[in-house]
Order: sequence, then C-alpha cells, then structure tokens
Amino acid sequence: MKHTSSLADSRLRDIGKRVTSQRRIVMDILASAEGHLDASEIYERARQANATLSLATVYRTLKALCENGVVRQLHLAGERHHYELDREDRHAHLVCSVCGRIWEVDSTSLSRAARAAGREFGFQVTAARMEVVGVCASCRNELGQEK
Amino acid sequence: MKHTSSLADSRLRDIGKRVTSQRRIVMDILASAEGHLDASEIYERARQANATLSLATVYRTLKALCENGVVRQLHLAGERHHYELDREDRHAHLVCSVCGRIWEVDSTSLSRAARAAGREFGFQVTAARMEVVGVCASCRNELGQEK
DNA sequence: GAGTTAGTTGCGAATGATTCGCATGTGCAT
DNA sequence: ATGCACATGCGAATCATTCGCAACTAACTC
Ligand SMILES: [Mn+2]
Ligand SMILES: [Mn+2]
Ligand SMILES: [Zn+2]
Ligand SMILES: [Zn+2]
Repeated sequence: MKHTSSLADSRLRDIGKRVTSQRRIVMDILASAEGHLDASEIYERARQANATLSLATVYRTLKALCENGVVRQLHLAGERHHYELDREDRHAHLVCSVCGRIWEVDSTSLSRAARAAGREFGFQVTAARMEVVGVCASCRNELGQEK
Repeated sequence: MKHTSSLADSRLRDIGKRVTSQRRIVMDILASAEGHLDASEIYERARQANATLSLATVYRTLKALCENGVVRQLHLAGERHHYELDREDRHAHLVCSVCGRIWEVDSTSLSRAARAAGREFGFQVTAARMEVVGVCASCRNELGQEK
C-alpha cells in the first residue's frame, strides 16, 4: 500500500521539491486539520506516522511550503506561529483573547478593501491578513458568572 | 527642569502604575516615534536618555502598557514584535515583504466589517488588526532592474 | 521632611521557539 | 544500477522574551 497522497506529491513537484515521506506526512496533517496548527502540534501528530521524524524537519518543511505559497504562516498572538494550507478563499481569523480558540470568517470584502488601500500607495498586494480579537460567546458567559 | 511629561504621567496614574523615569522615557519614545518600533529599537533610544535603563525594563513596561490598552503589540512578520501607542484611529499596516518598510492606511471601513463579522459569531470584538503584505513601489522598481 | 512598604529596576541566568552544522540517508535524473 | 544534490536527524547554537532576586524608590502616612 504505497500511500501515494497524490495531492501532496504534485504540490511538491510543482514547487520543485523532492517528494519525501516526511513532507507527505506534514502536508497531509495540514490538509486534514481543522486549521491553525502550530509547529509542535504538527510535530506531535507527525510522530504518530513516523516516530523518528524530527522537529527540525517540520520547521524546514513548513518554511519551504511557506516560501512557495503552499502554506501560510499566521501571527495570531503569543509567541508561537500557526500554519494553514493556503486555501483560495479569503478569510480572517477571530481570536478569542480568553480561551484562544479561533474562528474563521469570510472576508472577500475585506481583502477587496485591502487591495484598494494598497493601490493607493503603489503597493502590489500579495497577501492580506486580518485578525479580529475579542471574547467569544461562551467565554463571555463564564466571565459573567464569576462576577 | 523637571521634565514632567504630563502625558505619560497621567496615563500611568490612570492605569495605577507608578510614574518612573524609565516608563516616562519609553512612553515618550513611543509618542514621538513615527511608529512601529520593536523592543530593541526602543531600548537603544531609551539608553540615550538613561544609559543604565535595562532591556528587561523595556519589556516589562511594554507589557504593562499593552495589558492596559495604552500600547498595541503588532505581529507584522518575522520574529520580533513591534509596538505602537494605541491611537484612536483605526488603521491597517502595509508591510513591504522586500524592504520591510511599513505604511499605515486608514481602515474605518475594515474595522466596521470586522465588527460585523464578529457579531455574526457572538463575538465581542475588542481589536481588529489587518496586515497587508506586498511589494512597495520602489522595491518593485529595483527588482525590475535586476532582471 | 523622615519612615514604611509595595512596586520597580538592573543584571545575569533561564526559557522556549526556531535555526544551524554536519554526518548520514535517499529521491530522482541519467 | 550509479551518482550526487537535496533531505533528514540529532544535538548544539541563536535570539527574543521572561525570571529571580537583591538593591532602589515612588507614594502614602505621620
Ligand atoms: Mn508573531
Ligand atoms: Mn501603526
Ligand atoms: Zn473564548
Ligand atoms: Zn519595499
């Protein structure tokens, strides 16, 4: 059973990278994730598939994929970065500042506005990120009770 | 000449922090900066005013100010964080991925959209950040010549 | 104005995420 | 099948940020 995750394979070939089992594993994890994993979460899951896959390889893979537009690095909050496949749909992230959970919202209009803003500065927009921070409904409830 | 930067002083009192010369220095730097300094840039400038002010104090001051909404921490790109006074005007940041320079664009409409998106999730929006990444006009010119 | 004390600072050590160096392993073009 | 540039694993190195603790000091009290 030569697990030929053709999705990952072709993406790797497209960007001129060799197809290795490690890269396949990392990409499959990103593809099947609900989204927004950080490096060590990816690492943990990856080890279930290959117990010797190293953290350095996770980072190297993520970097290569980011540099080639396959993956997006998110700077949501805190120290560690999160990663997601660069899907085509524009979306912003809602970050709950209490529990840290993350929601995605469509943002076609936001990115349209971003592009317009960029044009005004002679800026060639390649990416528009938006992070909305707040308190989610359930955390607001709990906070209310404590008080 | 007791340099009584009343602006910084009252802000500090408002948030229940003691007024120290170190905090005044850091806040004055942020106030007079064109914007978006990282911790070590603040540190360097601070040392011109007080040669023994420590980097730890810079970080501690920034953290206290962030926690009290006086300063905003930006996650623009790369490893280090940038800081700016939490001015009232909503603005997004245009980050040139080549030279790293940063422009600010007004974003009232963006933040209105953010708030709407949040409402849809029962989210109480406390902050909306947007980062637009691209290539600035001058970098685009230089890239063109190299090729 | 001196006394008291909790909040601050400086300094160096500790952390924790991310990156490197290098010896070993392996895709893949021929 | 062979060769070699590219990848990986492992541990050490970086680098931003945080801590621990002893020495200060702002601000409150008399
Ligand atoms: Mn960040
Ligand atoms: Mn700004
Ligand atoms: Zn929450
Ligand atoms: Zn530029």
